[in-house]
Amino acid sequence: MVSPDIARPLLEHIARYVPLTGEDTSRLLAKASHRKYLKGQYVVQQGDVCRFENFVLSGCLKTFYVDEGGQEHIIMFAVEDWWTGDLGSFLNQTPAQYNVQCLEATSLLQFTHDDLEVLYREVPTLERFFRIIVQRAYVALVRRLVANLSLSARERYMGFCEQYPNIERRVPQYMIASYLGVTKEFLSKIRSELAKGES
Amino acid sequence: MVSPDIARPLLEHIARYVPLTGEDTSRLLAKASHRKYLKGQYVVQQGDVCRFENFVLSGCLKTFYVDEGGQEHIIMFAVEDWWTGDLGSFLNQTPAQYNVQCLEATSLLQFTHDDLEVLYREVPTLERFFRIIVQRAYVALVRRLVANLSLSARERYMGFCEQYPNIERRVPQYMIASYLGVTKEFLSKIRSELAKGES
DNA sequence: CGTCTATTTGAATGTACTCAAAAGCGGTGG
DNA sequence: CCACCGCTTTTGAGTACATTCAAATAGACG
Repeated sequence: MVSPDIARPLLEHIARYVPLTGEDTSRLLAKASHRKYLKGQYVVQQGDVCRFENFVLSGCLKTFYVDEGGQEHIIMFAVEDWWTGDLGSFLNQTPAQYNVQCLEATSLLQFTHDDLEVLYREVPTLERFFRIIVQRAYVALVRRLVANLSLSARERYMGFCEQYPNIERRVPQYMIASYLGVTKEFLSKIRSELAKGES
Repeated sequence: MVSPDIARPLLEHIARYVPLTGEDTSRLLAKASHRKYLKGQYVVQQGDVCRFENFVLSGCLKTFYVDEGGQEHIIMFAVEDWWTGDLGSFLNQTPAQYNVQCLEATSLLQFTHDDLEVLYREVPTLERFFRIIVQRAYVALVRRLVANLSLSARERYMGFCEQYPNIERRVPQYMIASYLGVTKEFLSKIRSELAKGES
């Protein structure tokens, strides 16, 4: 149970896609819980079950995968108004493949799997909302996949800076490199070349 | 309007995720239309609006993007029991970024955007179904993205063969190369090395 | 059998990676 | 205020994975 005041960003976010009645809203807030994390804390750990669907009120997180060689691959960042978690783990309540960690002090609204199922029954509009959200996320992910297949590292970096100028300033460069799928050294070289070319 | 007989694969597919009443089923079939395509025909063309969500009854299709250099990048294949189209274009009814083309004679069930919206209102269970389907597609896509970020071309190819043995046999090798994000020449070399190693 | 398309092979090239070391930067304590 | 520490970024040399281009070979279909 969370107050409408605290949950305002979530309510505004939802309102951009579907209309919620007052009744719907109170059912939603009844199932939400609010939790704060410190910088560095894990919201999901590889191997654990992802217990929550998380809406970001404030802060910044990364979702990443650690491969056999111990190398970290950043799958996505999440900032204000984004949802995060390990969706595969959450849906099937199976061990997570990915980690979600806070890059800043972070404030989340959390929904458990069971509560969300109940909400879907009580408030079909919310099921509609999540259908729309996931569809949009899917479309964005395809676009990213295509970028990885058809663009050079340099072009991908330029695209990233245009698309997420806010994230670019909040996150260390070596993480952006990991997100783009290149080494930190190589991204550094790309940047120095771009700087030269622009001057 | 399509007969339950023809739509049986779709009905069985849906039944794996949600229960549909007889009433629901007839509303669904009332909005479906059945269309056959020849090998080589386009279901969606880059620049056109994607008018349908397509369920594959039989056949095989590829979704691909043509970049500025004229190079083709295969985003996905679709075979029996898969959905295909350009989702971004379909949702917003905006020009498609991608092409969908038949690699074999193909039989589809099609739903227009407007009809699907009506269906969502009439049959909330179908909205639920599509939420689940898209979530699963999203999870699969993340897995593919991680594979592209963390595996070598060789490992990606081996993974592909395990995961889609059926597709591997139906599709020319140079398209698989494009799907994996490597050149056809390099995939050929990978294959010859694998053949050597196994003998 | 001939033609068209798909696959293989090889040499030269390039993009991005590894490893190692140096330089920059922010905070903390003396 | 400066010195030091840890963490991030930069730079460079050598290397590897994958590409390009060109040509040869293999398969499919009429």
